[in-house]
Amino acid sequence: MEMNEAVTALAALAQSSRLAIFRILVQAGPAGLPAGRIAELAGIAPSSLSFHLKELSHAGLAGSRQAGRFVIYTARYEAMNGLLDFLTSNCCGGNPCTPVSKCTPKPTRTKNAARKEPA
Amino acid sequence: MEMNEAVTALAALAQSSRLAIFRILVQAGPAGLPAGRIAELAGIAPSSLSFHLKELSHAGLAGSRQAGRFVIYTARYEAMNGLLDFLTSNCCGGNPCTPVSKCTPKPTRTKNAARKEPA
DNA sequence: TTTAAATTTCAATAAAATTCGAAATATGGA
DNA sequence: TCCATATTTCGAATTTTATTGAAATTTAAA
Repeated sequence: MEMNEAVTALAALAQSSRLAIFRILVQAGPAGLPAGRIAELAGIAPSSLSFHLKELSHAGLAGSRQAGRFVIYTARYEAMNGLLDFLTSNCCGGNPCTPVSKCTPKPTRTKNAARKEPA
Repeated sequence: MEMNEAVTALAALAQSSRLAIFRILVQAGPAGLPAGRIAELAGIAPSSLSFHLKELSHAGLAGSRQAGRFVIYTARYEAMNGLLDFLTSNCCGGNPCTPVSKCTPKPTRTKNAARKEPA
């Protein structure tokens, strides 16, 4: 990851609504959540949510897939790991710092897993 | 670390001048660098640097100490580690994700180590 | 005490981001 | 087809942020 990517990713997370959204997605795991549910959990208007999700997606931190009428959003763990690596890379001018390890969820089978989301 | 602290820290890093400054400090290690040198390396005006360093300090990501006429700034690794932990905490809804390990520099003896900084 | 160097504060300006209602767009079901 | 639901786009008001020159402040050396 390079500087500009990192700034974009950090800027995407540096806002309370968006950080809340991202944390919700991270905790939701690979299965993700439909937009409406996220808006509900985060307590923001749908149009605001859409704005923020676009920001997160553009930064590579969130992905989406269509499932019926719903759009399911998920955290992109690789991007998060890339950011963590960037922040700690070449730490301390070459001193022996423990490298950051990755967050690698087991991909719980998501095939057709969201045909009909709960209310 | 809680939500608001994390937002503050992320916001401090989510700006190219400041991220550059922070990376410079991280790579400089516990010995740190005088403000003037940082401005030089980052290529920004002293008054801009001061503004950004204040932002980083306020977020807990940088510390400073006086050394003669110089003010030496250092990265605060604990704060960075706290942020990394926050971002990955409770990842994947309790799935077995590897926890993030810390960046812990060996404190190279800094006693009186910066009485006179180089030009 | 004067002088010089390093850093910070101040003021003003310019640029960008956040919010949400209303309207537009998609998607599936009756 | 027609309707209801889910999400996105657009527009406008408000707030926040970044930038730098000039002036003020701090510290040490002459």
